[in-house]
Amino acid sequence: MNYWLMKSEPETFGIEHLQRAPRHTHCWDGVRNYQARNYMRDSMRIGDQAFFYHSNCNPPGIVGIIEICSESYPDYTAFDPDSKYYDPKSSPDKSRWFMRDVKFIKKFSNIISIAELRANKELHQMVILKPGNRLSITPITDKEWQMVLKML
DNA sequence: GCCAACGTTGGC
DNA sequence: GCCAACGTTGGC
Repeated sequence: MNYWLMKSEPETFGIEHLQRAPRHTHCWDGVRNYQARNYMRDSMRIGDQAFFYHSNCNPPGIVGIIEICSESYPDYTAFDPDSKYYDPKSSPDKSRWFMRDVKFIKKFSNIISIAELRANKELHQMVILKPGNRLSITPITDKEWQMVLKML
């Protein structure tokens, strides 16, 4: 089992959206970066868990835990000209982008802010804390996973 | 296949 | 809203 960190803007799709979704489950659409796509398409496994990270908000940080609950399948928002995720170079025949379904597991009573993550010396290797990193999906080591949970 | 221009991300 | 750091695009 692998661990991940998945970013989303709370105004677009926050952890409350997932919590309220039918069966606590929703697709994770809109990934338009090849590395993040490869993680999602090739590296994730059903049952992997991920931190849900709220970005572009105040404060940004980890707000809960979700679980990967489907295999990867074509991200159909790329086929829809009206979608903000539309990509004319992706087609149902030959999809460029993929997604998976994720399930709400838990919302933390307090956010673990990026400032707190940065202040934790044990987490200096976390991909998301490295300068200039913008990947929306990043792997988390077992050690990092445990350490973050200790910060609750 | 180089690389300049452009668009996006996201913390601050 | 600023802007640095990236990724992508497309002319050549």
